[in-house]
Amino acid sequence: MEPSERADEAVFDAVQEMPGHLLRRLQQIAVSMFLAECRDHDLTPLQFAALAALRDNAPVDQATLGGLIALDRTTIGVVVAKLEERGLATRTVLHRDRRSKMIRLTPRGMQVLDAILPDVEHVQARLLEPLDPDEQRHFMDALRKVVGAHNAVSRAPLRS
Amino acid sequence: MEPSERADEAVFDAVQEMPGHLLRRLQQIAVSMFLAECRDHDLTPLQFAALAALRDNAPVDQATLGGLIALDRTTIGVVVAKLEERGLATRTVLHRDRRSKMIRLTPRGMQVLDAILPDVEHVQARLLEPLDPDEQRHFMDALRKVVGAHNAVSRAPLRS
DNA sequence: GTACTATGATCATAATACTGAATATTAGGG
DNA sequence: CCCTAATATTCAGTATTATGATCATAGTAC
Repeated sequence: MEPSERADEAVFDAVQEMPGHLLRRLQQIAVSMFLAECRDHDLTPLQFAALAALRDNAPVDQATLGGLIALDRTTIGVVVAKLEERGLATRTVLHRDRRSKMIRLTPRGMQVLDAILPDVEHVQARLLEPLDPDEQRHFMDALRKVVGAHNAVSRAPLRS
Repeated sequence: MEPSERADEAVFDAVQEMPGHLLRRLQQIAVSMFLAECRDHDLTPLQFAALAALRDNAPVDQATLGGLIALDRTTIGVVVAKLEERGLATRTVLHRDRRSKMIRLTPRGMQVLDAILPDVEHVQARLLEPLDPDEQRHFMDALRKVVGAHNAVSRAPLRS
């Protein structure tokens, strides 16, 4: 049977079941839930991740910071520019290497991070709530395994 | 212990383990693998999904098509415009309701869809390859369960 | 010291994803 | 028939995510 002669709905049904498609939808949902829950703090998921990475690793240059949360050079540049604009981080050029800009959290950045953390943890828990504890563990294990195995394939691999 | 007094690395380590963060990275990886594998066909994941949905449901108006693959009105508009520009789909205004534009696949759109399908199926299989068959089943079950439970939360819920 | 290479950041461009506002059209109530 | 509500699309604006190109700077080879 040729692909074009399949029964009605067969192709579309297959797409609905594809991991890539479900993954996109869940990512869509996760971002939506994050933004709703953290509305008061006015931080996007990426801005939050960057703040958290900065808290434990500052000072770092942009490229390294991007590697810590798996963002390519351009994207991390946009995120950090936004953080700087809002007074949550600073960028300072190094004397010894004037190509690099070292990123640091401001006191205000620390405050915002501390304030948003409980809400972030809450929304993460809510995301997996439809699964029972056992399923949650297996799901997270699988997620870690697949991400770890394919890390190098990503355009912006995690670098630790 | 106050949040700001946690041990070094604790916040950042927690972020790395959050489902939202891992989900974003896996989505990143899935798109990257899709584009690499399907490079010859020059289709993005969304363009492919729209073609597949059209194949089994055309003619449909834009809003309905968006509902079929969980895209909001604006995004589906951009995707369909791109498909039309490339001669893979047509938009025609209905006589009876001139607000709606009915979308249809062109013969060329059918061809491209048939040509890309084996590659898409291959890349989906490769994505889950790090998991053994049992783990793959459980992962997909969990994915379906979580997406299904949160569908209404999404800004662009699936409408069947 | 000059040339080559590597690195860090930025710019232009594009696709994905959403909100809120505007526009056009249809349908229903009076 | 007119006003209003609902619907379909588009537009403007923002954020996420990437590529390729460019620019400045640094390090190395000769």
